[in-house]
Amino acid sequence: MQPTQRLNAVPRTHAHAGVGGLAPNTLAEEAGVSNGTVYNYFRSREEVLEAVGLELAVQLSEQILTVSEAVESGAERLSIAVRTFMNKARTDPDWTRALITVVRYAEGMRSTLATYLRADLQAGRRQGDFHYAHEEMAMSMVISATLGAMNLLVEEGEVEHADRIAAEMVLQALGVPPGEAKRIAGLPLPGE
Amino acid sequence: MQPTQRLNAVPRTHAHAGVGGLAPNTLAEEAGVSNGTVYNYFRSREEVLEAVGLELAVQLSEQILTVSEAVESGAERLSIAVRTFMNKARTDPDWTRALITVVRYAEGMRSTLATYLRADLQAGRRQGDFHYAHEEMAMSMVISATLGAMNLLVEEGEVEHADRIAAEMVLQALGVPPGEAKRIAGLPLPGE
Amino acid sequence: MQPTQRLNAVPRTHAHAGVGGLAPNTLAEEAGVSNGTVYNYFRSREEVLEAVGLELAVQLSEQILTVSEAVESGAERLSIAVRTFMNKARTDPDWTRALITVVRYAEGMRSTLATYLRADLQAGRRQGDFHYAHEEMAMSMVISATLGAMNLLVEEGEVEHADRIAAEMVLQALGVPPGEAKRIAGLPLPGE
Amino acid sequence: MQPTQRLNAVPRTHAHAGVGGLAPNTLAEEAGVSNGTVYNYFRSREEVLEAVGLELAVQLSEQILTVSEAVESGAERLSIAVRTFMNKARTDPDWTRALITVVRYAEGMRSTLATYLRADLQAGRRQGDFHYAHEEMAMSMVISATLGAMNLLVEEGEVEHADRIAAEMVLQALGVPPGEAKRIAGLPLPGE
DNA sequence: CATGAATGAGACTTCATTCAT
DNA sequence: TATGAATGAAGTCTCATTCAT
Repeated sequence: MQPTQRLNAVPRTHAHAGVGGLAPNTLAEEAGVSNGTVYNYFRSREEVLEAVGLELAVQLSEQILTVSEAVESGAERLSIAVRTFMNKARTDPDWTRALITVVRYAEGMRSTLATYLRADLQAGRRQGDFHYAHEEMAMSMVISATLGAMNLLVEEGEVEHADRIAAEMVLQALGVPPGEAKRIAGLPLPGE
Repeated sequence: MQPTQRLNAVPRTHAHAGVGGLAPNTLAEEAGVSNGTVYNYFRSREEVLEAVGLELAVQLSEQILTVSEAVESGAERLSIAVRTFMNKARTDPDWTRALITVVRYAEGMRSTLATYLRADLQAGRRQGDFHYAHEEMAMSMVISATLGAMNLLVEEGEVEHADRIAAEMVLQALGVPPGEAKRIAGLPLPGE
Repeated sequence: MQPTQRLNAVPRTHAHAGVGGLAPNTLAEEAGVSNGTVYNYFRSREEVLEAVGLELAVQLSEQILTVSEAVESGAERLSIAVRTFMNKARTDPDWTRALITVVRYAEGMRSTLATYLRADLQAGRRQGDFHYAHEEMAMSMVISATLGAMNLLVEEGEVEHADRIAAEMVLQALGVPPGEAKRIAGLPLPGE
Repeated sequence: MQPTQRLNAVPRTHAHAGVGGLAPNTLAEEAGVSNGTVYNYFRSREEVLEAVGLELAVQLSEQILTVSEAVESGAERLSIAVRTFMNKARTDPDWTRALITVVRYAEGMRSTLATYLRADLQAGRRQGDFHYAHEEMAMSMVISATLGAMNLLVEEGEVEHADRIAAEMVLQALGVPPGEAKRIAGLPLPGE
């Protein structure tokens, strides 16, 4: 087993799991190793979830960073991030279900996401686009709204332009005026 | 045991629950009945959660309806609802944790909430306050953003005027212009 | 399951087991109940062992107390106790193996045995029969020597008058002069 | 680690026959080799324990033999042995815990100890100091009483002159009259 | 109907042993 | 030969569910 590499494999079992989808046994099976092997790399279930969560977060974050590398505007960067997550939800429901499940348990994942997010929020505020009263509440709202929208997509099926709609609402929530929010959310994704 | 009535008792044990915190055993104890009795009324844990969820939703919804009875504006009604939930999170963290846990499993709960919510969203749109591109996405975003904010309050501690901040962001997300959103979110709660 | 009653059942599996013979699973099977049932009565493996140990100790202690009820002499009482344990080893090897295994883990068992024992040691000393320099060491020696002798009996097979031989050595170890030790160890067991 | 014999087909998984601190992994680490290497020399955990036990026995036996080389009296030799073991328990608790654990599993160890011991017992008997009715029982009692005393020392803490007290009791158990036992147990250890 | 002891599947974890390198 | 990652059986424990009373 090359742990980091193999654990990238998304826990597909979770697709139909309530509680057990993140059982070490299940995760081991996903990774194609036997149950005991997991404990050569992690000391407990919690550590495993943490690692899986981080991995999921890093995967997408890197993708987003690549895409928004040249973008200066915090609002645009945030829009790109939200839309990228939404598109991932459309194209990879299994990955998304794993993300949604794991995010509840993986503190490290949340802080990783928060780090990226905070930078964009602060940039957007400096640039006069965002006007929020409380940064933590703003971050919480961005994260939970996006995850909620991803969940909707995954559970209820396709919505046209779901990525733009979600980005627009998030931008508006942060104080971007409706017209401007629509414009930013409608920009072509770099590299598309 | 009169199931609906007795299950009003909030599952306090859930306070320290990871995955299984809403065990039938626990719920039975909360309700003051023995574990086996639960299965005279519900066929499975899932049904119990469903009932608990409904109960929680109805409890708060009734409270909100009472408060916003005389309010015509959909935007104001929604603001009242969001703020009432937020204030509940501040004053009853145990209840809130139960809500957050249960909402994941209780489909019926989500539809109950959605019914109330949809009415307000549609009213707000008719009245020219809300401008959303997709009703389901709008509902999902209101619910998940509010729950996310409640969770922040419960897990990370007090935030001043958390209720207004949350309501303001939700209103903005739905297309209410920033100034107007601030005004509505800042209205005194009826009955206060 | 009537726990106390059923757990009297000696873990026969232990016959060929290391630690595994005292696995809750095994003990449950011995008691004729399913594994989960054990945890309705005990909170952990340790508590189970403690209970089994106590049970074993109490079983034999009561028998010994009945036999030596009318005996005033501490030396005679101790002799009776040692011989009763030895005879138990001869007639019930399974019980004895369980005892020997459990005594290693069950603190409560050791203190129960120690309580009975200490009374006899102190009586014997008051009566001028025992002369030991350190009570804890004396108790340790009585217990370990007796268990060692029981183990010999169980693993290596019968020894004629093993009970008297063991009692004699123990009495001598405690300072009873050889002739007197032989006499006391040779007294007929009350009730025989 | 010295090669003994080659590996053959072996029955699998006695997992959790576990013995704290004497896991092959631990022993390998102690020996400064990797876990797999152990199995180039021993076929099973049991064989390893056997070897470790022998080693421990030989270590101390040689020390004792050196000390009591010039001593003719079996009783004195036995006293020296018991006291040397007791002093080892005081000065090296880790070694002692290992000994106590291993002695349960290592048949070869017990026979090695028994060989040395038997010689002293028989000498003491020939010399008119020991009077025991059954040699195996006598050996069992000497070994288990000494180990019990060592265990007491290790687990419950220091006892003054524990070595002499233990030796005295053991000698008395073997029929040495109290006064004489005290004298022998109190002799200065050769080389001290 | 209510009870609560019993059930047993399955979660988490350990560790003796194997085997490809 | 040495290595150490991988293995998987078995151990400890939880909890949703059943059932005799």
